[in-house]
Amino acid sequence: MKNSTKLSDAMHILTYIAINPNHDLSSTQIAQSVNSNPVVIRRIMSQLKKANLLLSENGKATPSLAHDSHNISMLDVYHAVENEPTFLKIDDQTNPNCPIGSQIKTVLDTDYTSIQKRQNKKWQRLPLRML
Amino acid sequence: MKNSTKLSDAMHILTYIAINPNHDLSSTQIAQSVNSNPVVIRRIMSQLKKANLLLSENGKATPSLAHDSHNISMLDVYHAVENEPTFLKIDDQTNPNCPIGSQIKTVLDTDYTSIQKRQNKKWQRLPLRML
DNA sequence: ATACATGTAACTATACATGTTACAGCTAAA
DNA sequence: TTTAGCTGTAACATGTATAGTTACATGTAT
Repeated sequence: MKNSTKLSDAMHILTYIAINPNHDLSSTQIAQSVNSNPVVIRRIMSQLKKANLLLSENGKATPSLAHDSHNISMLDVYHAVENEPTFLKIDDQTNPNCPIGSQIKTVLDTDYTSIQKRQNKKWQRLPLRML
Repeated sequence: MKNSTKLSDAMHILTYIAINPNHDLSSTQIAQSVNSNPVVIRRIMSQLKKANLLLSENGKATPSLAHDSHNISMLDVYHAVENEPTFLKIDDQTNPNCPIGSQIKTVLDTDYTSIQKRQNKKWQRLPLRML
């Protein structure tokens, strides 16, 4: 898989909406700021909507944050736009007949979870201090 | 975000070598444990060697850890096998003529770096407690 | 009605991980 | 020194996810 800019772009979109509540908030306009495509923007916005981070209505270019910006963390946004539950993917195709192949998954899963759990506390809020 | 099992497999390889110093350590043998291909194993081992985490010699199936296992962290391994300096990739194609498009990179980079810096302290050592 | 918006399906291009074949070159043992 | 088996690496195939794009059904508002 590729390195995705979805999180980066999603943060961009939310920040744009938070900062410009009275400007043109059409996907076309936001796409110009992100330097991307309106459909790409709407696709990301759709994911943010499903995660209850964003409110929007069909036909109306008036999206808004579903919560106060201080109550939206980057981790929330990450989970909204990335499918993987963690950053780190375990190879689950290892050989079950090998002592190491059979145990490495469990061991690494413990490590990954541990890392992830501590990590989750550290995520920043929306970068609205650029205001 | 990347969807690679390289880190997982690299940890597997290093653990295999650390645990089985007297067994058959050919790439073919390790590949059976990982349930992969000898070339894939050698490819990862080549990266570990370049990062000075692994010692190996052409023609000899006797790889060994370059350091005591307690001095090899999963973060070391991550950096050895993944090119990206961080987990999180910033969209650097945003519109420089838009106030937000031009600033979002700097702001997110600050956040990402902050997250990453705290994160780096938390990585586990090689999972040799499976012994 | 008309213009413009969202929501979403479908297709394409691209990038990267992984699998595989092939082979040059090294090692060790007969 | 011949031989078997190994490493190191290039080259190519394949699978999959991102991102860009076109198209269109549907909603909004004047």
